[in-house]
Order: sequence, then C-alpha cells, then structure tokens
Amino acid sequence: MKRKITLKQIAKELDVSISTVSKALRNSIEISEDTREKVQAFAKLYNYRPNNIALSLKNRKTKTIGVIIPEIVHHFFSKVIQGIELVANKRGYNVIVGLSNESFAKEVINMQMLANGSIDGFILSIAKETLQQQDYHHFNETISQGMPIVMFDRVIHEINCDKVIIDDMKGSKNAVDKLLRNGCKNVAIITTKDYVSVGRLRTQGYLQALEEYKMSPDAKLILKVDDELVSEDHLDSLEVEIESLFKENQNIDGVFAVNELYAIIAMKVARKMGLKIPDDIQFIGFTDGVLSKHATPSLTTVSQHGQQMGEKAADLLINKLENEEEEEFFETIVIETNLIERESTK
Amino acid sequence: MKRKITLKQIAKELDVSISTVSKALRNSIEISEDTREKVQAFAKLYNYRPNNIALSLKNRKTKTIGVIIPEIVHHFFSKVIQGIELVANKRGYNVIVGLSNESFAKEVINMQMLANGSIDGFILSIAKETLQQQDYHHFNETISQGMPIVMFDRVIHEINCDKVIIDDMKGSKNAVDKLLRNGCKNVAIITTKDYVSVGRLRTQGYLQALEEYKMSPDAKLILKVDDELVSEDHLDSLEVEIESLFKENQNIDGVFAVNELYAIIAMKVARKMGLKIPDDIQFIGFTDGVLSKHATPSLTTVSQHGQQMGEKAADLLINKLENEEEEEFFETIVIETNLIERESTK
DNA sequence: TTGGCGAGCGAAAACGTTTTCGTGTTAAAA
DNA sequence: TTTTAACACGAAAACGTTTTCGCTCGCCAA
Repeated sequence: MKRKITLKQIAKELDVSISTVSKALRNSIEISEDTREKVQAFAKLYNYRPNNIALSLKNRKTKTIGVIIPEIVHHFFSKVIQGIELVANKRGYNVIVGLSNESFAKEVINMQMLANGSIDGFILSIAKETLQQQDYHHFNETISQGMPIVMFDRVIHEINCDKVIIDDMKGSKNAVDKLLRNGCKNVAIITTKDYVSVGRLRTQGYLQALEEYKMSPDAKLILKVDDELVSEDHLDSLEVEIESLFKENQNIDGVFAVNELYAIIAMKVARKMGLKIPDDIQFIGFTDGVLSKHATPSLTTVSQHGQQMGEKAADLLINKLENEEEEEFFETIVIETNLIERESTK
Repeated sequence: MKRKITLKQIAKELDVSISTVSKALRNSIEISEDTREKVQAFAKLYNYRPNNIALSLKNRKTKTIGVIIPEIVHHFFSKVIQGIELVANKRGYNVIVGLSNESFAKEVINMQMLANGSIDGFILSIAKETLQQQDYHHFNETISQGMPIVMFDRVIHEINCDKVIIDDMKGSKNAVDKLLRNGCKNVAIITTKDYVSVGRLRTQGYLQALEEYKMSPDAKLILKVDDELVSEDHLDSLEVEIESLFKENQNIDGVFAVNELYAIIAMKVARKMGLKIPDDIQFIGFTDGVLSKHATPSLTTVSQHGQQMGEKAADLLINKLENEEEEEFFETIVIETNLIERESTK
C-alpha cells in the first residue's frame, strides 16, 4: 500500500535536490549524463509519474474538458461523447461529464462544480428547462470569467461562443421533400413544443417543404407532443394521441417525426391499425439511432452525425484553449445531415 | 475577461492577510465579526469560489472518480454511468470517463492518465481484449498504489477489489426455464465466445436449465458468435449464421440470446422465414434496453438493472474512500435480475 | 508594577511540480 | 598565477489553499 512516489522522495533517496531530479527526468542538458541516467533508472524502477494535480496548479490548466449534457442514456448524446472523447484523448485531454437531466438547477450546479478550476473549458447542450426559462446567466458568467464554452445541438445564438449545430430546418425539409416526392399527399408531423429550438426549427422545415410543393399546411396534421409524456414509461398516452391523429385524418399517407422514438411509435400504431408500410403510409424520423436501424420495417431517418459533432466541438474547444491569441472570434460549424433511406419509405 | 479571484487578491484589496481571508470565509471564531462580514461581503461580490485544484493538492484527494468502460454508445453502460453520476453528485463527487473501446492498450493508457492524481478511485468494466489476453497487471498496480477499484459486470474474481455483478448464470437459467415452462422443446442459444465471462456464464445457465428439465444439450443449437461480426455494420453475416442455424434445425421453438441485439436480429430472421412469434417460436434476450422495449413484437428480456449497478458501485467506492480504516475488506454485491415479460414469449 | 490571558490577526509550511537564477568547482585561457 | 567560462547542481518562488503556531495588543487580577 505504498503511496505514489514523488520528486521529493526520489531526491532524498539519491541525495540530490528536487530540481536536479526534475531536470534529469526532463532530459535537461544542465544535468550530467551520469546523474540523468541514475535518476531516470530510479524513477523507472519506482514507476514515477508526475502528479497531475500539481501540474494543473502550476500550469493553471488542467487538460480536462467538462461536458454537460441533458441525459446520457440516449443514442445521440452518447455518440457525441464518444466523438468528444476520441479527439480529446488524441490531443491529451480528459473528459469529465455532468448530467443536467434537463433540469436548470442541476445544470447550474454542475457548471459551478466544474468551473472552479477543475476544467479548462465546457462543451454542452442546453437543458430543456433552461431553454424554457430562458435564464442564461450561468453561461455568460462562465464565459466572462475567461472559460470558453462550445455549445452543440441545443444552442443559444445570442451567447457569444463557438457552436456546432446541424441545419435542422434543412434536414427536416429534405425529409419532407422526400415524402412528397414519393407521392405523399398528406404528410403529418409529430413534433415537440416550440421552446425546444430544434423542435421548432424542424417544424419550420416541414412547413417550408410543403410551401415549396404549393401545399398549404393543415393544423390538424401537426401534432405537438408535450414532453412530459415521453418521460420513460408514459408513452402510452403518446400512442393514444397518435392513434387519434390517424383516426381523425384517415388520409394521412406520410409521417415525419422529430425524433426516432416518435416515429417508431407512430409506425407501431399504424401497423396496429392495419396500414401497410411503406405502401399505405411512409415514415421518416429525425436523429438516427439504434432503434431506426433495427426496427421492422427499418426507419428512414435524418442522420445527425452525433460523433462528428462531438469531434468538431472538441477540436473547436481545444483550439481555443491552445490559442493564446484571445481574438474573440467565434465560429458556428454546421454539420450536414443526410437522409438514410430504409424500408419505411418507398 | 477577468480571471477568477483568489484569496491573495481579496487579501490585498482588503489589506489583511491571506490567512485572515481564508478563516473569515470559513466563519472561524478567530476572526472578529467586523472583519468576517467585510471579507464575506467582498467575496460574495466578486463571486469567489475556492480553487478546486489547489484544494485537491492540499487535501490529497480530488473528490473525483474515474470510470472506464468499453463503450458508451450502449444502453447498459450509459445506464450504469447515469447511476454512478447520480450518487457521485449526491455525495459531492465528480465523474470523469474514459473509454477503452474494448482495447487493452487504451484501457491501460486511460488508467495511467487518470491514476496520476486526477482521481481518487476507479469504477470500471473490463475490455474484451483484456479479458482475452488475461493481462491484469494494470489493475494490480493501481490497487497496490493505494487507489481503490470497483469492478462491475465484467470482473476478474482473482483481483482483490469490490465488485458489483449480476448472477448471470441464474438470470439466464431463469430465462431458459421460462421458455421450457412455456412448452419449448428445442431451445437454441446465441452466445459469444467463451472468453467473455458473462457469455460463458450465461451459456452455463442455459445448460443448467436444460439439465433440470432432463434435456440433453444439443451442440448444434449452441451458436457462439465471433465478436468481430458485431462491429457496427457487419451484422449481415450474423444474420446469415442465424438463418442457417434455423434452417438446419427446423425444430427450434425457443431462442435465448445473450444480448438484446442478437435476439432482435434472430427475431427478424425468424419472421423473414415466415415463423410466427411467439406461436411458432419464442424469444428471450439478456440485457434490457431500448430495442427490446420498442421492437415488434417487443422482446422479453432479463433486466440487468444497469442504473442500480452504477449506484451500488459508486456507493461502494465512495464508502471505501471515506473510510480511513483500511480494513482490506472487499465486497461483491450481486444485483438480482428479473425477467421482463413482453410479447416475444407466450 | 507585574503576570497572565484572551482576542485578533499574520507568517509560514505543506501539497508536488517547473523554472529561473544563482553558486561553487574545475579546466582552459591570459 | 589570475581571470574566465563552462559545467553541474541547488535554492527558492510560484500556482491557491488550509492550518498550526506565534505574536501583539489590551485588559484584568494579584
């Protein structure tokens, strides 16, 4: 149960000064070859590694980035983390995660826990509650204290920081386009309440596509789901809502859903009602995940490239961290979406 | 772009010593009420928070736990992280994640990165490659340096540390039991190569169940999948293998798979071959996830309670960290599995 | 007057590094 | 012999805390 060995102990054992040991280990030419070899051999024997915390304190940087996401049991977010971790590790950084659980309070607390020196910068996606309350003081405070932030997916454009997003509007427009091109005459959308920015944008894309096809939107075909319903197991009521949407609008022959779960559930309802997919009705979901790929029929989706978003975000952050130039220049990277065609569309 | 304020700066501004500021902020009775109030007001104004790194260095503990898992884009592992994060935060700890990607080298490197003072202890699940190579020196070294480890799910019993596991054998025995009770006469198993301990144990449970029903196992009904095939998109060959399993053994009327993906794919193949689920053939998978719940038909599974595993592991680790008693006493907690019955069984 | 005591505060060490700036020794140059 | 330069190394500061110990008052009792 020996503690980790330190420079001081090595110095004592070898009867030299701490500085000499430090320099010897870093191969300084100041130190004679003799001493260098002796020290290095000893250090190797005892498996010496510099204490990270001490280095962090000295260098005033931790080589760690903090990631705060709304939830982790979620294909998209875990893909993003995978991407972040990939480039972070490649560039010598660690990743520390915090979950907000979509709660404003937890987001604030988590940021405070990390902002006190534990990390060099943040990568985050904003909690729904924060979006709803529109209280962004914690972001601004963090930034004004000199800690860079990169936001992804759910961002606030008014905040001065780097961002990585997808073109939600274009992505969903393309999807709806596809349905219309495939001959759908009555395309419904299953979306979220408007305060979730991505939901709003995806709805706009839907409307744009219709407009381009000279079709006027029908309010009855727009289902705005209250998020409370999606919390884990309250999906039954969502099924009911979708079922009544279908029953009251028998002419629906295409459905675009703003996430894969909604789409999968809608497909289930349709099948239960005896509809044939994709002959009677076609489906496209947003956010490609494991469900879409392995459902039957497999679901055509708009891929968000979560991992790529994570990689870009990490690169953006680390670039900022390692550029001392302080140029107050913020980028917004837009990741291209693409449509992955599967069995749920013709 | 002001830096975070430090004790030293406060001391200078108020023309007192650093010690006075520190004591005043911690409400020491050594300091007069006057001074205390003055200091606290100033600190509040400038939003002072003690620097975490400095505290870590001084206290020789970081209040951070390191988690190393094979992959994160995986329902089970992300559930575990969620559990870890939940109790860690509740008890004042942060969580820093490393991904091994099932690679021995990455596991070792990640552990080294973190073991140099960044964290107080590890929670981990072992990479497949490590299990295969049976090289565990990095675990033993870490432990002998006084850093506690808690292993979960994929563990090595020979290593002296706390563990959180499920009773894989019992879980799968129960599942196969269920199939046999439901009238299945020829139950196949889709499992992994034996070096993955959980795969091996689950296979044993399958054999036990058969034995109890006085049925002799049939080697042709045991499909050991090579993991290479499961890497992302090489699932086609898995489908082919399963298809030939079914074709060559037309009498199969029950399938037990050691993870949900295998089960889902097997169901797909069965359906393609015109079999009715659960009338002609019944399915049970191990590891409950999002796929099982939303597949059609939904899949009966053995739930592993990932979140609970994470919570237990975190509690175990933090207890050890906060108990100075050094009693060299290691626990193994076994989480009960339970069968979640859905549409894929009668 | 002296001694003692408590209140209020500061100096300094410690955590483990890195780095700057000496300093002493030796060998070469003058 | 004296000066100089190179060489090899050590002392100390710094990063931001907390905490122990000691110091200086002022006051009270003897």
